[in-house]
Amino acid sequence: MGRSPCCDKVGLKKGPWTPEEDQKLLAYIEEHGHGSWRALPGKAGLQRCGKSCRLRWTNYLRPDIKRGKFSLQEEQTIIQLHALLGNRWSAIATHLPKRTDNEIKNYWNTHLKKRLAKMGIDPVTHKPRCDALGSVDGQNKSAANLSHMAQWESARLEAEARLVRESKLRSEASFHSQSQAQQQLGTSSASLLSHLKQTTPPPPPPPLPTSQGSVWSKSSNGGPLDLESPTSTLSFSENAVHSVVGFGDNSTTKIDSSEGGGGGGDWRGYGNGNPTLSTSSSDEKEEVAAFPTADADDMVIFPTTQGPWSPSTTTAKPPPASSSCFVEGFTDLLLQNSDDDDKNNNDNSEEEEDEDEDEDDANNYWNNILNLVNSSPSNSPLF
DNA sequence: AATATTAGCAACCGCGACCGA
DNA sequence: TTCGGTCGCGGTTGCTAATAT
Repeated sequence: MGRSPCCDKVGLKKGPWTPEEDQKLLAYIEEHGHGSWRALPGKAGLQRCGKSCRLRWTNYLRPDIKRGKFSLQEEQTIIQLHALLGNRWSAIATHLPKRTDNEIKNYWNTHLKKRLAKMGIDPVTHKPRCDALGSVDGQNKSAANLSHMAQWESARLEAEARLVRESKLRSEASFHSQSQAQQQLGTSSASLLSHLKQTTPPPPPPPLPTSQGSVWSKSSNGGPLDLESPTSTLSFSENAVHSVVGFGDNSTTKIDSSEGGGGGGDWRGYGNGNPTLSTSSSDEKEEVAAFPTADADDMVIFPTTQGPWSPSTTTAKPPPASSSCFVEGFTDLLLQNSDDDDKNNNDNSEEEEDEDEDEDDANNYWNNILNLVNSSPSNSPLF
């Protein structure tokens, strides 16, 4: 089928939005919702195409957008998720509440990518460039590791999205009244979360102990709602029931066995995307690695496209602890090198103090990388 | 002070996926 | 099943501000 033009471009304005246009769009959406983007410009009295309106709203006017400097935690999350997901900005944005995919994309292209390149790390593969260190066995391992984890994550995200959609369809009617009430409390995502708990029988918990409840617990001010990204097709909070998260600073990855694994041994191999989320501090005992040990035979490499995710569709076990440790340490090391950029930012003195301390560590970056890689077990299914 | 270069970011473009008729 | 409409995503462009020369 041919692609239809997004709009009749004759007479439509392009380029930067004026405050008046912003006001019109804002007022209209606040009163009516956006509805059909295609029809919106006419109704709102804007000489713009619907696409432009949607973009303006999504990336700029939306009231739940957080603007300004990215925190270290956010940077860390972006790097981690990019290592796993690649340029899937919308998926990354899902885990960075109040940040748009466009903003994340821009930040990556203007800051993080350069930083990695400066460090001799390929921003695409997140592995050291060959010309930087030469060929090292561990590098091959890390490349394979990241590649496999990306496959895991890609498949899992798709499955989660599918699961959420199906759950929504199954019980939308019965859910409606409850959802409305809870949305009034500003916890629409929480309602969906509880809804999923009600309608989706929890599969057996992952075969891991846990020392703490879900890491994706409510933030102090917003709860799961904060995790939503309206621009994303995958509402993260909807999946938080069975999340395993956290390899941010001072956090370790865990599985929330109390909530069960909605995705069938579901796990999350990526970071704590929200600085406001509760994280497990490094001094906590009994912290559990995200990925239980698995033999190579148990590892299933997912195709990029696949059918519905269910416990029966895969016998895969999550990657071993060493893998998460690798990524965790890898990203932490990356962030140690964020000093260069952050030195120019004086609005966060506390962070800068820590960064100064980390500066020396950055000098040992490559040694640490190699140590991490070499410490990974050779029988890891990811290697 | 003037000019050139670079960085940052908002917005556009094209494609593919989804959905309903 | 096909087709057209719509939407969202990711890549890219182009403008503006900041910095360097």
